[in-house]
Amino acid sequence: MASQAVPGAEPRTPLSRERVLRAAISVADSGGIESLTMRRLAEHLGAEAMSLYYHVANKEDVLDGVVDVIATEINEVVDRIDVPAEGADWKKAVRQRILSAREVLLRHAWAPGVFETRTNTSLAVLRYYDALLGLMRAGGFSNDLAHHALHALGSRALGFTQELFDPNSGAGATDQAADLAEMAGQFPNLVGMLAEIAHDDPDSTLGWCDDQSEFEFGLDLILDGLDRIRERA
Amino acid sequence: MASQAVPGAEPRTPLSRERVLRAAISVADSGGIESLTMRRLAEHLGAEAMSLYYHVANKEDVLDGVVDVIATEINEVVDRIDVPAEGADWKKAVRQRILSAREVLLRHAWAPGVFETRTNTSLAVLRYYDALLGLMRAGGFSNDLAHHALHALGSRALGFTQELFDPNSGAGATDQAADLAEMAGQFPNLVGMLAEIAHDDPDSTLGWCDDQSEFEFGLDLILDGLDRIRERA
DNA sequence: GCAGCCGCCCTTACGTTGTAAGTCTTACGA
DNA sequence: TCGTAAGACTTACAACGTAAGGGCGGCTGC
Repeated sequence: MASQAVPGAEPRTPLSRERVLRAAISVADSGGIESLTMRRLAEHLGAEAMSLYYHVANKEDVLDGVVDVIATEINEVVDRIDVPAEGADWKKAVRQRILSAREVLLRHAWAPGVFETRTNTSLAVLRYYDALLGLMRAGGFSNDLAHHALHALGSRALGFTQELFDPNSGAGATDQAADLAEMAGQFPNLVGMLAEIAHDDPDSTLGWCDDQSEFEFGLDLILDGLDRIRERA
Repeated sequence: MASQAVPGAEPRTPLSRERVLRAAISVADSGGIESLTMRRLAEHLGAEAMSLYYHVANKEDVLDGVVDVIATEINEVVDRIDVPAEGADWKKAVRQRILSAREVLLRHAWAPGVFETRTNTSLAVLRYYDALLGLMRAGGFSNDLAHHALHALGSRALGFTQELFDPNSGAGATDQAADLAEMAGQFPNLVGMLAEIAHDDPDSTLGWCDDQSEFEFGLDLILDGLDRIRERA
């Protein structure tokens, strides 16, 4: 009989790189990226910290792997949605791809920050870019313009933007009005703008912005600009 | 006589929040952001780590302060360059401001990463945004469009972009050609593009991109797009 | 059947980090 | 002259990543 275990002991599925990376994503999903430590990761797997090092080189390798797994998930999603007909609208296809990638990333709020810190580019990310490039080439982009396009999109190509400026943070909603009045002298344009935005959209709390529609606005701005350049060429 | 020191002992300029923050920037400039530890920072100041805590709350506070100092430096630079005449070209003014901010950030290569991790927005950054908004409003932007514009620009408004994709990294230049050939099957569009880019610009090593011109390309793409929307309104 | 080996996991331990808690020192006002 | 308090230092600790080595179980060669 194969592998008779001690009675009462759990079978204990063995560790593997795959399991470690999936557990890492799970830990980060539930506790944020700063809660992802080697010890906690091991605990999550019912193992000891040092046991992980048989399957991953170090913590950097874990983060690299996590990015690769998420990028693979993105590829699976975008591969499923569209095989655009030859000569179809490149803009529509690219837009849909990017918004689908964004949906995946929205499920892992901590992921953008990790993507940004990686210096080794994941193969899955390269595959994603390659497909995006293919859509643009098929849509009539020169290699040169497609290259510019990737840089212009930056992280937006993968579905996220770095917000430097989160009006939600800082003071809680309670005394935000008082803060606004206090800052009106220092930042007249900012305060005036926020007041009007809030007035136009009463559902929103002060300074609140719809991330999704802002993302789409910026994305369309860039895609439209690229399209105009493409037509002129 | 005031403050007679022990003979042979240095006068030792006292610590202050200002000095701590400036030293932090200096340490990060020379050794990268990961070399910025409280102990090293103290050593740089000729003091002990715990002495810093009299002047800053904790390390997060140091990073917040560093961002504020750099944003202040940016404000000083951009305030100096231009007070555009009423009705002048908003695009030119905004572009010049942003490129000047970029020059400051290029002197602190580690700074973008720190900016991105801050959740408390620095007052100096707010001041920068307020001035940028003022230029746009004077150029005929509605509050709504100016708001979209800030989001669309994102970190570009401060002069940097997050590159997710650095062709320089990975393999060294020596065996990069071999890697390319190997990857050609997997990433045909990417490899084809890089080959052509490299061919057109023989000075560049394979996969090398001119960050500055790519930044300006993306910036102009967004500014032109915004201008077109403004004209239609 | 058994000896050796090796893949896999664990134990122990170390250096580095941020920082809590308490102590010494020095300048100054009463 | 003597508190007193600001400002620097000393000591100490928990949490982190991870180096080094120990042990165990199943496979392979004889």
